[in-house]
Amino acid sequence: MPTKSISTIAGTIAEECIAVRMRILNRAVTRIYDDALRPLGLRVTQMNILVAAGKMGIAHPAPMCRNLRLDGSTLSRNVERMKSKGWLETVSTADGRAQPFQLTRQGKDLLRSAQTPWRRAQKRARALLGDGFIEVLERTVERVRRDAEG
Amino acid sequence: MPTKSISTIAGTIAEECIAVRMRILNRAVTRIYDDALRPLGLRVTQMNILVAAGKMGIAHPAPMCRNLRLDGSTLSRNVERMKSKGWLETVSTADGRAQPFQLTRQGKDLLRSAQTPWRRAQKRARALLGDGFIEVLERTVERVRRDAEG
DNA sequence: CCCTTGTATTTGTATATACAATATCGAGGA
DNA sequence: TCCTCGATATTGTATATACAAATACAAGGG
Repeated sequence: MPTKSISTIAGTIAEECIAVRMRILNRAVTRIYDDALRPLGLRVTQMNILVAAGKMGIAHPAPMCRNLRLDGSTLSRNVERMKSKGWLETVSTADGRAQPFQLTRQGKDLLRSAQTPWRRAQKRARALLGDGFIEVLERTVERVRRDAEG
Repeated sequence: MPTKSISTIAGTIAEECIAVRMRILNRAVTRIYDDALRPLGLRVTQMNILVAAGKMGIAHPAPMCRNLRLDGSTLSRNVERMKSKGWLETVSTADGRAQPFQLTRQGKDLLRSAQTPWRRAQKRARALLGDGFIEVLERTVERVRRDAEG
C-alpha cells in the first residue's frame, strides 16, 4: 500500500493548485466578453489585437507578443484571420523580415462599436470577480511584465 | 472628426480591460505548469481532469463541468484523448445517458508521478504572482463557484 | 563577397475551448 | 402504452493556443 492514496493526492492538488483556479476564472471571464461582443462577430482575443494595434498605430508582431506573453505563431494566425475579415492590413516596410500591420477603416469602425459592449462586459466581470480581485490583478500584471523584461 | 480618436479608445481599453489581464496571467501560468509536466507527456488541463476524477472515484462529466465552468463538449474531447492514452476508462452504469469514467492503473501512476513537477510549478507560479494574488484568487474562485449555484 | 549567426515570421501538428445541433435516454403524464 | 420534456453526452465547425521546424532576411566578420 502506497503512503498516500490517490484520493488524498487528488484532494491536495484540487485544493491548492493555482493553475486550476486561474483557468476557471479565465474561462468565466472570457465567456462574459465573448458573449457581449458576439453581436459584432468579434471575440475578446481579436478585440485585444485591435486594441494593441490601435494604440501602436503601426503594430509589430514581435514586441506585441512580448507584451502580451503570447506565442508568435498564435498571433500570426489570429492576424491572418483578421486580415481576411478586412479588419487589418499589412504595412510595407524596409526590413524584409518584419510584417507590421495596422487597422483598416473597417477595423477602426469595429473597435469604435466595440466600446459599448466592452463596457457592459467590464461591469459584469467586475461584479463577478469583486473589486479586490481587480485591484490585485492589475498590480500582478505589472509585476509579470517587469519579470518579462528582467 | 469623431469625438475620440482610435488611439484614445484603444488606450482606454488597453489600460482598463480585465479580460486582457486575466488572459495574460492565464497564459503565463499555464506555461509554467505545462513546462513542468512536459517530461510526463501531460498537460495541466489533463492533470486537472485526472485530479477531479481521482477525487471523485467515479467521475460524472456533467457535475465536473459545472464545477470547473467547462463546456461539456470540451470535457468530452479531453476525456476521449485521455482514454486513448490509457489513462481513463469508462465505467458501466444503469443510466444509459451517463458516461461516467475513472482512472486506470496507468492513470493513477501518472497522477502519482505528477506530484513532484506539480509542486515545482506551484513554487514558480507563487513566485511569479505573489502571495497576495494567490490569496485573493482562492477567495474569488469560491465566490464564482457560489455564483454558479445561485 | 560569402558565411555564420541572430531575429522575425510562418507552417506543421496537436491540444483546448466553445456554440450550435444532434442523439440518447429516463421520467412523468395522459 | 405512448408521448413529450428535460437532462446527458457527442458531433460539426471554428477559433485560440503553443512547440518544433522551416523560412526569410539583416548584420557583421573574415
